[in-house]
Amino acid sequence: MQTELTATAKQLLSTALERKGLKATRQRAHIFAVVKACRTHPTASQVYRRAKQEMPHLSLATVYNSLETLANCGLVRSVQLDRGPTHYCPNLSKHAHFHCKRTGQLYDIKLPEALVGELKALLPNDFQIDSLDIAFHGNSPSESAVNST
Amino acid sequence: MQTELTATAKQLLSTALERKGLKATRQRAHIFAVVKACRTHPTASQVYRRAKQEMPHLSLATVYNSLETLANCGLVRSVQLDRGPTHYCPNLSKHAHFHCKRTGQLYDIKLPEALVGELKALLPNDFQIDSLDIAFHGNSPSESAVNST
DNA sequence: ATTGATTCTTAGAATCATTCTAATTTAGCA
DNA sequence: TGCTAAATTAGAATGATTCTAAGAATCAAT
Repeated sequence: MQTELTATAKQLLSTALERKGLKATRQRAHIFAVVKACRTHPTASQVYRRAKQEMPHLSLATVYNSLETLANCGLVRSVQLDRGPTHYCPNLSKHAHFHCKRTGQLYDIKLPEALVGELKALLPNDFQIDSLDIAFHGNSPSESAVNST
Repeated sequence: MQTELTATAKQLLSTALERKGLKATRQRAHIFAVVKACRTHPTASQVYRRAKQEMPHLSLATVYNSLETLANCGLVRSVQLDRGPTHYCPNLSKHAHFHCKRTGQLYDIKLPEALVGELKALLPNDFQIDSLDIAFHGNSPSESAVNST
């Protein structure tokens, strides 16, 4: 299965990279496409395995570099669960994560702007905030419970 | 400087450990004392360096084991900043963290119960929540500031 | 106290994610 | 075409953590 970026995604990628004086290389575009195609919050190794199928000479270092670059440009988000590899997330809207201890699965939880505001208001106002990470840990309902809805 | 636990802290430690069938060993007590005496959210290595001064045979593995044990018993909290070593926090009250990118310093940010409630309400109600981690990233004002609890 | 069972601690080796290094390769431009 | 800077590559190095196997401490019952 070919992993392709839509025209708008390509546009987004170039603009975001060029804004920082960086180039939209083949590798970066492909890695971006792979992350966007995943709904599973893949780690760098998972992206590597997947991306390598269509780009056999791709190196793991490039995947690390590119993911960091994409994250710095706001094109993907990096998610750190306590210990263990960093996961990457193509969802750019404000959201929290729920981490299921049992399955390891990560869920995106939509985060209302108002609530983000309330949280930011907790800080002294001379603190400059760049980003906010919110992660719940617990257990999501078992399959049967989910399917019975 | 001797690192000592107060009688109540000792009590807390024993009770919390025994509840899980674990023992309040010398090492665990000492490591607990060291973390409690630090306001700097120390990493395992930092705890090790400090604890070793009064307990020269202490091993790094024991520090890792004990910190994990203490965290599992709810006696300390582990804090994961994106990449890098885990930090440990003796503050047991509900709080978020602010991580200053410039200095690396971690601030505790008191978290009102109501706000925690609002956040938990974002999840489907069949999700069982064990813990909630909130971390701000940004820059704190240049002059040194003090933790708010 | 001695025995045995269990839990803890220890030092060092092993692991795993990530970063670094130095050598190409590539792309854009004079 | 040739120059320069940026990007990629493979593999080595790093650093935090976990594992392993052996030795010590603890504790209950003799």
